[in-house]
Amino acid sequence: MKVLIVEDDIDIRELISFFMEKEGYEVVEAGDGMTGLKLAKTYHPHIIILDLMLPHLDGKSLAQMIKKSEDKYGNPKIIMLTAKTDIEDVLSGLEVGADDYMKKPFDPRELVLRVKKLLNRETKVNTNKYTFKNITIDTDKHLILEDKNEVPMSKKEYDLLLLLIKNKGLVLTRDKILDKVWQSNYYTGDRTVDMYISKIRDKVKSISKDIKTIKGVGYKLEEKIL
Amino acid sequence: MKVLIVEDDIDIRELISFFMEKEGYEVVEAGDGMTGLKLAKTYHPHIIILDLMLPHLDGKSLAQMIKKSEDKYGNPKIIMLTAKTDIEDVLSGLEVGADDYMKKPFDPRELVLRVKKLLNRETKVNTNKYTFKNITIDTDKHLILEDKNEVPMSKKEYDLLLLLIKNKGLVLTRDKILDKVWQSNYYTGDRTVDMYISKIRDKVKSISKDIKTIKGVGYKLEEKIL
DNA sequence: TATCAATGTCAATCTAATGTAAACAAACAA
DNA sequence: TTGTTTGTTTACATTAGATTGACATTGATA
Repeated sequence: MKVLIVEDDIDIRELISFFMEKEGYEVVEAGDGMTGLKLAKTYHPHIIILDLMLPHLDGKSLAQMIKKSEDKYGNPKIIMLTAKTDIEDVLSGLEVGADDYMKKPFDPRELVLRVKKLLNRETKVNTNKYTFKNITIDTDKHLILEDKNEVPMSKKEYDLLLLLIKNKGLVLTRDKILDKVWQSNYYTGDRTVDMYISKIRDKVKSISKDIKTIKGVGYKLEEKIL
Repeated sequence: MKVLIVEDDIDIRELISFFMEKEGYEVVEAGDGMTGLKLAKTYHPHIIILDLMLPHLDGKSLAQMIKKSEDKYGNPKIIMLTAKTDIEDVLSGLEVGADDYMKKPFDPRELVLRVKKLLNRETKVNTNKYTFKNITIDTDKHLILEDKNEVPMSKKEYDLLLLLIKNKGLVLTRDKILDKVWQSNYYTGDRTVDMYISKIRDKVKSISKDIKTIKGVGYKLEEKIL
């Protein structure tokens, strides 16, 4: 997602930029209205954070122009910033087509939330992922990926691999594995764990050699320190 | 358009009410959280103006409840009001699902504008459609379309399919499904969910193979990663 | 290198989770 | 009321996958 910041105060611009980039947005900045307009035309941002008072071309006119012929600018959302306490400015700003506005001084976290809301992205970034080398486990999707390919796994296989990756670098005794993947103190023949390790090595070839057997103890997923 | 005002300060309530009625909105008022909740259920307002600090049931919890089971309350938009200067409250309010908020003291004309903006956005853009492949669910019309053909569904079937599509790509455990589609902690035989999955697969043939069973875990609507 | 316990793995067996028809119950409409 | 739709449970079939025994292989140790 692309954000254009049009703001003449360089400190505020950088502050906003910092917070937006932290959220993973791609940021472009402009210090005055004319530059802002040009960038809006060429860059087609998803959202414009726009100061009301600007050199050369004020924010209100800019918003008006952009909202009037949206296609030219790729239909960006606009959040207006204003230092003015005068409510009339705010009102006319919203009427002109700004989608939201904030009064200075503002909390950048709040700005981030409002941006998210406008782009109607989920506020909670949910994808709990665990990785080891080229293997990724996405627990929300219940997917195991080797590079970009899904590796189908049964529940126990999945649980065991997840356990290994969550504890990469650490030795896991069979007892511990049984405790976590199977029910605690559930007894199953002592070849079961080995069996599953074998299956996993077979299915996820690229890390089969990283699953080390520690004879007499258990298994571990070896983290190579390069 | 119907507005519900939940605010314990009678002066503020009347102030808002006055401005809203002047704009032609139909207004209902509540002086505390519990009353607000009841009115939301029976009155199905288009928008709720909600004070954060309320007797009996605080605004944040109220917003959470309403946003969690939207159908019950007719999907109202929520504008939060807060006298608190504490930014954390505001942030968590927005995260909980409020669509906008305003700090007290506020200019009622600004509130009117924000209300208009929220309601316009809803009517203009069809945010109430969910799609997966050739399936579209229009929550406004309560319709499920397979290509251009309506697929008749019972309420539970509809809710379950909607849940799947809203969470396409993600695994849903039976527990989670029961929690969302049935009431939380309502107990029903543990084959009920399976039964409905079966019914949906039967009714909506074109995606029956996309509804994946994850043995020992739950179900998911598989997004193909091409 | 010979020994033997520990581990690897195949394949047969068994189990538990799921699919689904059909019975049953409850809600709803006529 | 009666008939119809929707929701829930039961029962049984089916199948994925969990388990286990048998045997092969490995590697540490004497």
